[in-house]
Amino acid sequence: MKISTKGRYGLTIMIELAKNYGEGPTSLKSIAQANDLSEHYLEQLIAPLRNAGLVKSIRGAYGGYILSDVPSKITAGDVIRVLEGPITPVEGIEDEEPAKRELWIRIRDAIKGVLDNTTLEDLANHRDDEEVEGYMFYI
Amino acid sequence: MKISTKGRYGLTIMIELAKNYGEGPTSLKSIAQANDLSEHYLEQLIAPLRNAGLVKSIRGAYGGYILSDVPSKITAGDVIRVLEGPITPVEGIEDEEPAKRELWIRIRDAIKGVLDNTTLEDLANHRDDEEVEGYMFYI
DNA sequence: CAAATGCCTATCAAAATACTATGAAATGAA
DNA sequence: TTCATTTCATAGTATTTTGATAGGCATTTG
Repeated sequence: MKISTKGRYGLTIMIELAKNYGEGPTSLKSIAQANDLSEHYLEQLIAPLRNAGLVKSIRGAYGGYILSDVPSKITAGDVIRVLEGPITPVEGIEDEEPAKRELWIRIRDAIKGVLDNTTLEDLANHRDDEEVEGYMFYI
Repeated sequence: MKISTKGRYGLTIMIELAKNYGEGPTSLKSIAQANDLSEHYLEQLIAPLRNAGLVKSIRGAYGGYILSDVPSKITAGDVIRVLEGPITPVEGIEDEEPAKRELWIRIRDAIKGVLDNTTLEDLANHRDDEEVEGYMFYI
């Protein structure tokens, strides 16, 4: 029931690229340093994002990565699906007994509703005073 | 981003107990056979459910397990929390940068909304013709 | 050419997952 | 009382996933 560091760090990368959108390429090194992450590990995460066409790379000195599209056109769901696989609380929903299948579908759709309606623009322009309240409790 | 067999089989057990509620104890053996699961494995899953007070056990021949409360008072969230831990898409939401923190909170609350509003009664009495439509697509 | 950067492959330790194995303890029925 | 049934407890284990680390080649800029 968890999103691993793949999805989390992948989102971190994409949010940084969104912040720098229109200002030329951003190197993984700078993202790794700014977020205290392993550059080598981020390389492994951005490879699938590049293969999926979400980012473009520019090789060589002063190279780096840029988003393939405007931040408002790329969603958190796009990123998570590439790095974590299909959004679903269980493998093979179809094989489940109907009562449970319906439960998994409801959960899946709830998660999809959030991820597919949150864009990189939303995340990059987040205003910290718009915080959700009471997030600490009733886990 | 997945619920493991712990949570899934745990729910299976609890739904079976809900179906038999009021009719004496149900053995794990019968649940394991009916669902083609390892009885030994189910034993390991029901131990935390017993410790959490969700089920009561009756030892010895013709023993088994019964729900500690009526099926309408136990939710899927109760079961999942015991077997999978707190409902949250990431560990340590508080430590995340605000934009991502808010995303995780929205996902968490969406999942909680489903799990805490689905009771064992709902699951045990599920009518298969009330199925959600279009669940196959747009994963 | 040198430095910076992306690209590629391999390796690996730790944790989680999904069981399996063994046997003791309790209980009801014969 | 004896036996089958069932829970209870602990340990072991194979496989996969996670979260990296290492080394080096390829490309581009200054």
